[in-house]
Amino acid sequence: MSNIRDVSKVAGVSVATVSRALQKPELVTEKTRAKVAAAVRELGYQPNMMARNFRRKKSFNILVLVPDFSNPFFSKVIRGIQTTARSYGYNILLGDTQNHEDIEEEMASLLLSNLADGIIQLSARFPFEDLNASGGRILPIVNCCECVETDSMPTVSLDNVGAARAVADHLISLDHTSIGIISGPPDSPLTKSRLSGFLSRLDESGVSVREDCCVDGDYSIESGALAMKELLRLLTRPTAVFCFNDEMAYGAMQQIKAVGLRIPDDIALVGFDDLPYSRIMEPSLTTVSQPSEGFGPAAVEQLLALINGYDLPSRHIQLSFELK
Amino acid sequence: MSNIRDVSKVAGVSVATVSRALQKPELVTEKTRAKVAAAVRELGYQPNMMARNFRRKKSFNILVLVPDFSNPFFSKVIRGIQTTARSYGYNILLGDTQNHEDIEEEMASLLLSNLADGIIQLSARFPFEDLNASGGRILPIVNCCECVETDSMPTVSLDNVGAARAVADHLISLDHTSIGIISGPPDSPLTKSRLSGFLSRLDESGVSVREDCCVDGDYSIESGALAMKELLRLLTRPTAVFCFNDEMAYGAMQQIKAVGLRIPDDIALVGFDDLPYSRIMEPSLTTVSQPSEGFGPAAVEQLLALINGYDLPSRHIQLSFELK
DNA sequence: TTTAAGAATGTAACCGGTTACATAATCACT
DNA sequence: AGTGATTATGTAACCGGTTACATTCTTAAA
Repeated sequence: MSNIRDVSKVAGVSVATVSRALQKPELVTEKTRAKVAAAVRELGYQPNMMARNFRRKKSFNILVLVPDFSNPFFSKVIRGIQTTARSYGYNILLGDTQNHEDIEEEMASLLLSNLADGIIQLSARFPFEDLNASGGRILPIVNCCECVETDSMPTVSLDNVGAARAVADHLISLDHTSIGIISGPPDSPLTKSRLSGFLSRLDESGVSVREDCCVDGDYSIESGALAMKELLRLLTRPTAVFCFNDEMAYGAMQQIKAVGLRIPDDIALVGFDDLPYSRIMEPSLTTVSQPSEGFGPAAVEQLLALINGYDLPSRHIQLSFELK
Repeated sequence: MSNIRDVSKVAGVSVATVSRALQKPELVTEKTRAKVAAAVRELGYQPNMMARNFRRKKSFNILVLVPDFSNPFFSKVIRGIQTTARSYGYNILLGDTQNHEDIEEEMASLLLSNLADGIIQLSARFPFEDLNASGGRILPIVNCCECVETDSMPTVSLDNVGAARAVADHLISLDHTSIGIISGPPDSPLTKSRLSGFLSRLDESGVSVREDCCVDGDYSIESGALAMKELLRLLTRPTAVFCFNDEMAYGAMQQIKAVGLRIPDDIALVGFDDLPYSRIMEPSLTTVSQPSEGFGPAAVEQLLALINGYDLPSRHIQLSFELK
């Protein structure tokens, strides 16, 4: 592999000139540029980006931490991140944490070892609480999709409270009064905001949700199935169930059909995310559609502002939903 | 941020000793190791991996090129890649090419600019045909999942021919004689091998497939729906349809139901991939299950062999399927 | 006690770029 | 032609580690 010095020899100029001819062509004569270009072509020279990034003290990598990226919703978001990042010359380092805290922390430390310039965190945990390597300085981390309530880092999230209220609205308009919930892990902020939005709206209409009609899931298909099994065992079972994501709704659907009940006649089902598969299911699942392409670009913008130290109008972006 | 020289000063030893204490502790006295450890702790020193990788001339990154990673099958494979790669100290650079050749090429050039040590290519194109930057040397690229027929790079693939034969077997055993195919892009190797396996087995049983019963898709849900629409328009429509992946089968399913036909009574449907959603659909989709967790580890092993220049028993891994 | 081998540490070059600063070349204008 | 300003190029330090080689310190055998 040839390096910049080889090129400088062939072109008959100094290394600095080669560097400039390639990086800031306007600083160099047309003639020189041509000589350098010729030498580059002759040698098949490719600049060593590792060397450049090292010298510039920037990796041009963004680390994306995903709790589970086989969930199509996250894949969509990541695609948005990647596209936007690329347009700014950044690459994506993938960090599928599989919901494992120690993997998350280990990966997050790539930031501290200079392998990434920033982190986009797709789940609501600040990865440096223990590490507290922050040492006062603000680490370039952006929280996206599932966000913590904090001002210590920028967030990009859906109006979860509003969305859950809309779901409640919908069920109320259909005259449901016995309503079940298949929620996420109770300590997750996502769960909390969806829960509070949903319950508050129901409350306003004088509908209450029985304790035993609330089951926790973990956003997986299996957990949805399990939760629904429990709900089906109840003496007076709900006539409508709000699942906090589509995958759990799929699991629920499966169980409802398995016992011979009909959707939505016997039990109405509402999901969240609007995965493409939800349009295929029989019947088509009612679900909250998130603008999954919107998260990535917003998160990248926030992160770059943090990395490059400039300000944006707002550090907390809230995207809007649509009930489908 | 402190660097190794700061540490060496605080610890009262040379930089070389610090480096050794951290990298090869066995080369250093217990006492020195302790002094260095103390200094590291005091300063909160984190080695600069960019500097290290630069010096070592290795990025410890693997670039994964995916045609469309919102397809859950690929996500699973990538998860396997990531897990295995991590266990060898490698990180994953994500390259969602969105089936775009120029994005693919642009991303692949990260290899030449030293930002990645190797590529795992999840679609069947050799990204350096034009670039031919290879210049004789073997580039560390492994083809995975959808593979080209070549000996110029290692491959990890499913026995697609066998799987397609098994599907044919299955349909024959159900006495189908009018069979349709929703295939992939005709020039793709994946399509070719599935097609040839399927047709050859049918042929052996004296069943032929009418020209107009073969429709090309592009592995998306929409294309499956479109293709099925075409098949449904036929005067004598097939009684069974083999879709080359599950997503297209979903699209097909939707159309079949839309015209009021029943699966499998009126039309039997077979898919490929065994996505989790296929178990939820009504009726559950018959499909070829791929060991999606198997691809990643095998591909990484192959790639590391290439990168580190050692030999493996075989450079062409074939995984086996299961009809579900 | 001497001495040679082996272990621990130090010195400094090096990886391949970038860029501050110095110098040389060009240009515009008297 | 002479001068100053501007532009183009060159020189060399630098980024933060690693590691070959040199040097010093131990240890054990003669």
